Amino acid sequence: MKIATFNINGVKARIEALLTWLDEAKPDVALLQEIKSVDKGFPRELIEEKGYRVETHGQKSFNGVAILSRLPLEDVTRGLPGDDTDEQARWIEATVIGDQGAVRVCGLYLPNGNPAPGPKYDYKLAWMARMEARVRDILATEEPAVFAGDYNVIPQPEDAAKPDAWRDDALFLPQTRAAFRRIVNLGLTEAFRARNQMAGQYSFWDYQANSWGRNNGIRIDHLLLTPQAADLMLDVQIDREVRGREKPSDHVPVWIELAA
DNA sequence: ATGGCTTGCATAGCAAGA
Repeated sequence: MKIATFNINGVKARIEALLTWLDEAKPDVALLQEIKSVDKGFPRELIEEKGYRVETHGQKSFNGVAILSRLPLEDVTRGLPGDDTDEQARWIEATVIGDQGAVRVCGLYLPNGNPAPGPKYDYKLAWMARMEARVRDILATEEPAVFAGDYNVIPQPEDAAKPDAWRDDALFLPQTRAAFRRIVNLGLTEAFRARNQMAGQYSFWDYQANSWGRNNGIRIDHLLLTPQAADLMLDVQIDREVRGREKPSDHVPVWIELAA
């Protein structure tokens, strides 16, 4: 079972790039972030024509997450528990029925949090605390589960081309990285770092200042696995070349292959 | 660079992103 995460930065602006990537990467499951669309406006027919089921949790203009799956889905839920007043669409879950077993997938778009300090940063940290509680509950089920998405967290200096430039940024502040570590340390495996220790492996390059041409990137799109999912991991890769294409997102897909 | 692109939207300059 190939599971990918991809912040597409607007599904309508990115539909051609998305369809091209689906054709060649052929993920069984694609967790999308920043669809920037309400559920009704999502171009689901074009994706269903390729054999994918489509589950969206959209919102007007901003945020929005979705699950595309060639495998059956069960128990789809929308929204991160813990705050009934939160109207931002940043979390969606489903159980994927694979040939060799079921996997719970959680697609997430963690708040950016800038400027920090400030209310947006407070929201980011509160959101991460809510995610920690949700991860705890899912870990208790002892089932294979994957938490994948745009975390807006640079875990370590080697995950940025210019770490000094991010020192005061909400993506790299010590409090942000500590909150990320608290989640991982509940017992999750960060898929990419479990298999690859190299620096200079990025998943985002800013549109500005020729960041892509100068490889001035950061690694902020992650897949975290429960122990039962980590035991099934066969491969993990970043589809870096997608960033160099026509009308690209500023993020690229990251994916894992599971024996499930 | 208090923002060099890019997106979406009350379609004209903003807000938001990272």
